[in-house]
Amino acid sequence: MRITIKDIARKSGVSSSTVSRVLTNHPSVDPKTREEVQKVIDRLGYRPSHIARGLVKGKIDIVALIIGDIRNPFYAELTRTIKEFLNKEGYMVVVCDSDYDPDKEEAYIRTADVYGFAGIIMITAMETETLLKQLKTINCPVVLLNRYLPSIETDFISVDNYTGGYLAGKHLLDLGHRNIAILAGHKNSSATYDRLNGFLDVFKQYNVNIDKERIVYGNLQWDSGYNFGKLLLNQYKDATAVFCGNDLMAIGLIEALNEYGKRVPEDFSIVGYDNNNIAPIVKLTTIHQPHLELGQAAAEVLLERMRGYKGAYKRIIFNPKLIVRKSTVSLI
Amino acid sequence: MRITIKDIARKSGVSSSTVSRVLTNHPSVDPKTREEVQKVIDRLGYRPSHIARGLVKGKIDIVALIIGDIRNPFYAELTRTIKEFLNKEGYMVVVCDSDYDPDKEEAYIRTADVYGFAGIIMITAMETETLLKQLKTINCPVVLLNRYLPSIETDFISVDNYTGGYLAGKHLLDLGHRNIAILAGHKNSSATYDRLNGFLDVFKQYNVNIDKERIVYGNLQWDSGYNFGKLLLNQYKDATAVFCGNDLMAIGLIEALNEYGKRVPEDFSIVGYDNNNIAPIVKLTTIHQPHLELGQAAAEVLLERMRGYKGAYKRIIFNPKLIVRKSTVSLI
DNA sequence: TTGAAAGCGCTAACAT
DNA sequence: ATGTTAGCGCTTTCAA
Repeated sequence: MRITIKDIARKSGVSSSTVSRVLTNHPSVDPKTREEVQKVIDRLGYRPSHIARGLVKGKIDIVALIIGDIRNPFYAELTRTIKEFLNKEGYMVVVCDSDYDPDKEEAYIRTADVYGFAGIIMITAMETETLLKQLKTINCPVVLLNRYLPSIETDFISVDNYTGGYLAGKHLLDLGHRNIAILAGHKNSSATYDRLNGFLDVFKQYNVNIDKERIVYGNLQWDSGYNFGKLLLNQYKDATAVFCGNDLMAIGLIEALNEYGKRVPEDFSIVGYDNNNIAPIVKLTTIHQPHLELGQAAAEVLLERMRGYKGAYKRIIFNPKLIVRKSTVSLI
Repeated sequence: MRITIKDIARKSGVSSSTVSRVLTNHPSVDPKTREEVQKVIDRLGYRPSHIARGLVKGKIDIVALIIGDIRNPFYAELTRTIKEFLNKEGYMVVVCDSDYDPDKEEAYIRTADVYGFAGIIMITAMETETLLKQLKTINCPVVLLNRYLPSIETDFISVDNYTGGYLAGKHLLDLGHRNIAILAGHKNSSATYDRLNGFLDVFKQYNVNIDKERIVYGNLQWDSGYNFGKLLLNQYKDATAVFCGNDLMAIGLIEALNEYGKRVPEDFSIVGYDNNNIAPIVKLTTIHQPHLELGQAAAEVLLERMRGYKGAYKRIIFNPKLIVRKSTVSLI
């Protein structure tokens, strides 16, 4: 049924190798022959099989994008940017939700390999050694997003998490807040760690102490923030501000506080992280991560690698930015 | 480098066909042989190449999911559900954003075909004839989501759009609203058409006239709603309520109204459509589309087809539900 | 510049 | 129950 290279060869009176050459833009084809063959291709609407081509090359033009959860608007934006770029370059992208679970992530990497995907972009949930070991067994380039791995042996694109935390902390301090609670991201994540350090460091600079008890780790989902609301009101009711590991949790927290009759920012100032597209709607003060640039850079670097670039591994770091909206207020 | 079926065959002293048989769970393999071979497979960590298998079968275990825009939370939820189901069944999914553009959509369908994907799930943006023609040329099953095509020749899963519009209209009428404006979805979309008809029909039943001029078509994006705000305040300022084609536009509209110093619901009642996950956050009254059931059903039906089911085409319709929140208020 | 032939890794008749 | 063989649709040496 399917039109194959042989059909084109027969109809245009050349061998299939010649057809293959015009298909792949090989230089040594007589212009006339090329034209003839192309005409037949167009007339029959022939399109080469990616699978057959893939078998020869050992790779298929598909990229796996491994993220936490597509329902998180930040990832949706990122996905969109990456997809748009790679589609244009002739790659399809398979989106994989790890749910921040190293096991799922590992499974997806393995899958990408057995499917013969051409590349992987991932925001890893994994700890160092396991991932590094696995990366060595993979037959395609991998670009890491926003999670740092010491002794990294792959390209790495990120937003400066330390500075992000620092900006958030400084903002709250400048507004006069001294009693703070923190709903951080996943423990053991370098992003969480770096943001926390940046945040804590400004507090040290201002000689303000933060009780370690007031640092709680969430799962980056809405309900994590929502549930933190109860804790906040029971245990840390003297707090005047909360720094959240992402916007989704911040929004969940605000919702819970509202339900308990508390107001933001009058009763609590809240700072989020990501600047996802809900943040402007709910007027959330947050740290903007340039998702557009992030995605673009990741896609570009991966593309380069897939095209055979063998140079040293890159490390590209973007700057975060504080976006002040109406969820924070001055105490002074 | 790669471990192939031949390596397994050699190491376990059988032919590669036998190995292939244990791989595919073919019944006629001696239990002992099977065990031996499996042991070697496990020991070497061998995983068959999907591409090679694909070349033989003419299909690869990947599904294309064609949606409007992954940044729309409704699609993100849907995508998530479908992906989760199909991943479990051994399929990967490629997400394609059509941007509601028939040309892009057509390109993606074509791409799915040349990549040898096993199936397609789509929320089509296309008009009837073009799509129907293209569907005939495609070598894999297609499931249509939420857009009706007359003389449909494929499986079709939807939420009853007419009833959705009806519920929205009835709600506003019951609250006493008589001066309404409508920011509908894309023109020429059956979803838009059906919702509009349901909405207009209740108004007829109540003997309330709606000026056709007050029906505007948007693009389902946030800014479409935002821009409609200006129009509303300039041209239709006597309106007391607006029915929007989706939540994203409703949220954009509310934002614009707030910026112009108007309040929702005090100055305008707004009804959205989808019940996406921002809707509860902004307290939007809306029509719930059961995305979970929708995605689940689509994935199930497609799976059945991919597994060879040849029965008559199915048509599954779910019921929408009115969710009343704080963006609508009684005039009485 | 072109064609013949081998081979990518697997499955599926067909034989035994 | 197992092995032999052909072939899926393409690319790529190697020769001519």
